[in-house]
Amino acid sequence: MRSYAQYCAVARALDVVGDRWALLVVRELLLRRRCRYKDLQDGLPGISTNVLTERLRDLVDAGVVRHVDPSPPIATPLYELTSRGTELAPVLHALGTWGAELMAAPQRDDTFRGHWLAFPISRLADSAPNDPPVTVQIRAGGELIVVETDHGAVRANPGRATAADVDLDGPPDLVLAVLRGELPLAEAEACGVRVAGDVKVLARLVPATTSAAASIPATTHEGDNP
Amino acid sequence: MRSYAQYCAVARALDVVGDRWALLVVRELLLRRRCRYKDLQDGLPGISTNVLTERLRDLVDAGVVRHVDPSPPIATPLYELTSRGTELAPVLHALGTWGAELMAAPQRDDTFRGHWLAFPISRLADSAPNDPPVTVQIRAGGELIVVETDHGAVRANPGRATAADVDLDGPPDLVLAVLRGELPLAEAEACGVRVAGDVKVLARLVPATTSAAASIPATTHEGDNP
DNA sequence: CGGCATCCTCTTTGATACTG
DNA sequence: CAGTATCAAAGAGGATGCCG
Repeated sequence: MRSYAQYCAVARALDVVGDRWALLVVRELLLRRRCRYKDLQDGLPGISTNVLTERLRDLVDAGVVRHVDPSPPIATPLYELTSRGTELAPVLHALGTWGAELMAAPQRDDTFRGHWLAFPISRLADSAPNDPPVTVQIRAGGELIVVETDHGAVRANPGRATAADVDLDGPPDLVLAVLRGELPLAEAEACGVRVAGDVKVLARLVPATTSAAASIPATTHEGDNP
Repeated sequence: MRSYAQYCAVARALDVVGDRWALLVVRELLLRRRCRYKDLQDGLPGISTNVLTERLRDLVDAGVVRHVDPSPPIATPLYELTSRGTELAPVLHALGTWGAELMAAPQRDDTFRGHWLAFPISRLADSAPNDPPVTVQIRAGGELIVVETDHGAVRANPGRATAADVDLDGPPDLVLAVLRGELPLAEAEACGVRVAGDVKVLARLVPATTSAAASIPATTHEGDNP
């Protein structure tokens, strides 16, 4: 991408990750950790091979992604984030939080992968941080996600829970609505969500207070917008 | 921009603000609040009129920006963020924090505007939140910025301070380096930074601990990357 | 399978001229 | 000053083919 050529931190960041698909490549590597080229293609439906190749090259050049060459025992090369790359997590989180509002319903011909739920889910919070932790096993889009509370925050990761309090299985938008407390369980079950286990713990997950922020638009001073 | 057509919060967000220039338009409106078309052009050197027009239209359609039409007394139409738009502040902050690492030195033919410093600066923290607040007046790029501590955090806004503890005036990269504590004052002054006032308070501004985050790459579970 | 190259088409940009 | 119109150049998307 053409550089913005601005001495500005935001513009500099966008010079690196502002290209189409770039942040979604980072999303995949953040969620799935270490991926083969093919895994990335699967997690980025719609990307074409030449674009994926070019993005990977650019991100490697920028120090965001590392190409792990297949040393003898291993057959296929892998991609993973560098530490600089994992530092993009707050960016993805902020975007996911903002975008969660737009997840009301899947559009026709939207693609879906289960692990994508991790971003909108991790914006929830445990209402009672001092209670014993909650573990929810989700099955959606043919993938498994574990949702766990962690001192008030909620983490979501692809994987299988060893001992989940409750299992949810169903269409992603409904599962999401249940977790957000926007859809009563009875209704969800009527719509095709399978629920098993201790459903009471779900009530402890609540939408995080959008501490929103805007620390920038603060007090005004003389001279604002002169 | 073509939609990613993914049922994913991050992709949905990027469908709205992933276009080239879009987040920089938001940056301007976040920092300057209410802008005329011309103000935006000035704050976005390199953007062309048709692209600016199209971005504004798209952002208005998406509910991020509001077009304030000139009611009789006022002559020129203005643009401002909606509340949904100001909710993008955490995204810009995260990007600014990440991009701050790339601000070592301005490249030749980088453009610069003083108010852009607000993002890398607000990533600092006051080392002693309980001390009386620090106010720094900065002059860079022909603009004035006020830096103030606020219960440990640091805010930076365009404008003139009524009573600053210390004044800094000089090239942006040097001013930034001084604030970050990376450049001793004596050296900075030798390089053309003018400093006036109570320089001791500068020592209380320190780089915020990159709580970094990555709440996503958490514990691994069976089934990770099967 | 991993990965790059090529050809083609369509969309998005950038630059600039132009109008109310 | 705000914004549209026009056009050339770049980039994205899709298909396909190649090579280790």
